[in-house]
Amino acid sequence: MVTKQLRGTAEDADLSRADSLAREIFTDIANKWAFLIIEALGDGTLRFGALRNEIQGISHKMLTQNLRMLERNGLVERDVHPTVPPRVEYTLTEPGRALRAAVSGMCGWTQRYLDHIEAARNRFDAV
Amino acid sequence: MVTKQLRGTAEDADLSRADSLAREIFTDIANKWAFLIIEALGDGTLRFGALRNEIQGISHKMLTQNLRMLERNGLVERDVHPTVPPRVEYTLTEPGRALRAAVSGMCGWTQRYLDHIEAARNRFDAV
DNA sequence: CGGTATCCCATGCGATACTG
DNA sequence: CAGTATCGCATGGGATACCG
Repeated sequence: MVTKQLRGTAEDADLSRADSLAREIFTDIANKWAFLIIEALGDGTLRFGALRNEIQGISHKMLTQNLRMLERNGLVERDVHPTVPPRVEYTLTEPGRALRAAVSGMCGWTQRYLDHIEAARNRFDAV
Repeated sequence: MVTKQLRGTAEDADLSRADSLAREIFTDIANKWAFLIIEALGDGTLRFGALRNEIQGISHKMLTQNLRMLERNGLVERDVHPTVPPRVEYTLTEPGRALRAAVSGMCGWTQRYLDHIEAARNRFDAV
């Protein structure tokens, strides 16, 4: 369970080590930009600039920041070709591709329920 | 595609209406607390306080805020029993349960790759 | 019990500018 | 081309207190 701690003793109110790590990973990865990057990379390899074009609206800063984070967690591989100008390519690793299944699920879900959600919003906001 | 806009004309640099709505939904839902709430609700029904207990570390404020957001998007149903003290129950709707599949996938993924990720982090941070 | 409001610090994120 | 650094506003999010 990610939602609650595994209590050891009654006074152990903290998360277990595994759970606190899981929570950290969730905090890192459960964010809009990370998902969009994973979805954009897909099975292929993209350069920094290509990613920036692919993901409409992402800023230079957010892209580097999230790529660094994904690299740190071992979800993307970063290949630097030491040429001038530099050429840096990003690819999903095996864990990254595994997560991509869930991310694609979310994307598909969004498409499927788009109208449904819009209707729910209108109903809610009407009050 | 959620990652890029569907260009109509050359000068249409904005997202299409459907894509901008999809992006909005992503922004709402791709967040740690929303996922933890969805996972905690599961197939059942939980009261506000029970949810708070289930999701270790969530504050009163974040719980209400995210529940309101999920209700607005039609992912959770909110049943108010007008008694004293009040009794408010939350349940996933059909779209909510559909999204839960992807969320559970993410949770499973986290468990499966926990060690792998920790190792990747240590390697990255060692530099 | 559950919701709302307020205060205040931490973080997200865009804009801009500089480097190799 | 890609990365880093800095600034500054906007939002996230905890703590506390008060209302039905």
